[in-house]
Amino acid sequence: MDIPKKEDHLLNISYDSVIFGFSGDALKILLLEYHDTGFFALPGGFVRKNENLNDAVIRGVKERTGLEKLFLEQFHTFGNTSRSDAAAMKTIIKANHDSYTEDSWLFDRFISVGYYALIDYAKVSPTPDALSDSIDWYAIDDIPPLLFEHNLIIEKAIETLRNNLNKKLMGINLLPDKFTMKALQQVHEAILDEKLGRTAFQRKMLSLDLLERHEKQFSGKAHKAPYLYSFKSDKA
Amino acid sequence: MDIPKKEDHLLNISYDSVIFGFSGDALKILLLEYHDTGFFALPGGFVRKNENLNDAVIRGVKERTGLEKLFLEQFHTFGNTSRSDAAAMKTIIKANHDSYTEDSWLFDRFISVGYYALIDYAKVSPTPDALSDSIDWYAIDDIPPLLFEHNLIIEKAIETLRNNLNKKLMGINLLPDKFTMKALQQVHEAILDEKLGRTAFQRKMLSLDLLERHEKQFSGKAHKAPYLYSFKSDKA
DNA sequence: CCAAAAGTGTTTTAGCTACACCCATGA
DNA sequence: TCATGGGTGTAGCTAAAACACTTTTGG
Repeated sequence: MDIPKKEDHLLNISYDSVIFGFSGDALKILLLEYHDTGFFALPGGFVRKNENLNDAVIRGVKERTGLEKLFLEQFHTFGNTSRSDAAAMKTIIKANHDSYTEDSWLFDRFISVGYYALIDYAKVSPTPDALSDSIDWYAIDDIPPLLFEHNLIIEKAIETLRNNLNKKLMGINLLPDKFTMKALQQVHEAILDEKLGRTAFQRKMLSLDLLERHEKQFSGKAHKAPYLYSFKSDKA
Repeated sequence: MDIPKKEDHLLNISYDSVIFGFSGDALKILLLEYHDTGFFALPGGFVRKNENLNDAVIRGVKERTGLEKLFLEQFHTFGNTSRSDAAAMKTIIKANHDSYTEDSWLFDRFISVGYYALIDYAKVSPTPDALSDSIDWYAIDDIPPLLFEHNLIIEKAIETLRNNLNKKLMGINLLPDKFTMKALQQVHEAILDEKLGRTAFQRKMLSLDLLERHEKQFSGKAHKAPYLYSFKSDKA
């Protein structure tokens, strides 16, 4: 990958994406580490001149995860001058490119639109881009210090996710198409960071009339097999 | 006012402000009409290079209303290519400036951050800027067609306002410091566009423990005088 | 004393919690 | 038949809505 070209993009505006996955016991997000800098950051990017903002984010998430269809929602736009850090940006570009110049548009101030995505952890193979050594999952209570106030952006993303959790049963986007009630409860508990009553949770979910019940899932264990559920497609 | 200068501002990014007031019977917003064009639009503006996004909006709202302190909240960022309209922008600039040129940065595409403000209608004297003939209040169910998808922005602002109404008793920002329970109820009814039960409303508001009761307000009418209330300052 | 509006008490209802119980499963 | 986890029934609690009643005000 080359450095994104100034003439192809909108200036002074970027996006950052908080990509959530659920790995069976914890809520995690994707972070990337830049080559030879020790810098961690959220995956982000820029908007092309003839591209919708939403499409730019979808494009960026697809490049990193391979996923075409995903749950994606904008949650806040970060516009403080303090969030820019030209020195860090210079270090990153310098570490990657011989063609380093002192006055790249990338060193300018950026206003950044925050998005969060909910994806099925199992479906993803994280792919680093040319600027980054690695892209990996980090549990949300174990996030390293990040560039550009990205820790703050993650805070706000989690807060928004918590507030919106009940609308439209968003948690199902973190699970496979069919899932047990217990798995759904674990997702809710990971997001809300609190234990929920088993029976109350089951009843509340069923009362929403958004879940369809399928065959049982036999685990081979010595207890009743749970039903599998899926999201009712006609309620989308 | 001159045309804002390119070298002072961030490019490709603007804000639009939906300024709400309550005039005793209806929820209204401020719209401006550009000179000699018949174009109506939301008051908006641009961000200076060393200015926080929030501060840019505060500055713009102050210029139009004279208000220094106000309730202001970002609600969504609009980034579709379809929302730009260079032709309209050219018409506006052409109608106002001899120094018209074909390639102003203002004709470029903009991503716009939407903010809404809640203000005390009585405290405001709307002031048109140099580009606009007038700035006036319009009831929210009587909004003319606007430029740049601004009708959509207003829809989204009202939707956000409805969803957030219960948090922090936001409605009080539309009223004077002291107000009757009936006035507060009218504000809520105007925002939600539905009638609320009088006694249920009173009890719910008082149960929040956010209102302080003051002296009665005698209207001269032949009925019990209502108490005046104010927002408890220690709960801010 | 009357009418109108404000404030409060009371009854009813709906939703939620907690607990208990039963069911299914494989050892 | 036992232990384990899943599903549901039921009693009790709490918050909210509906209605009625009382209070205050000026004619």
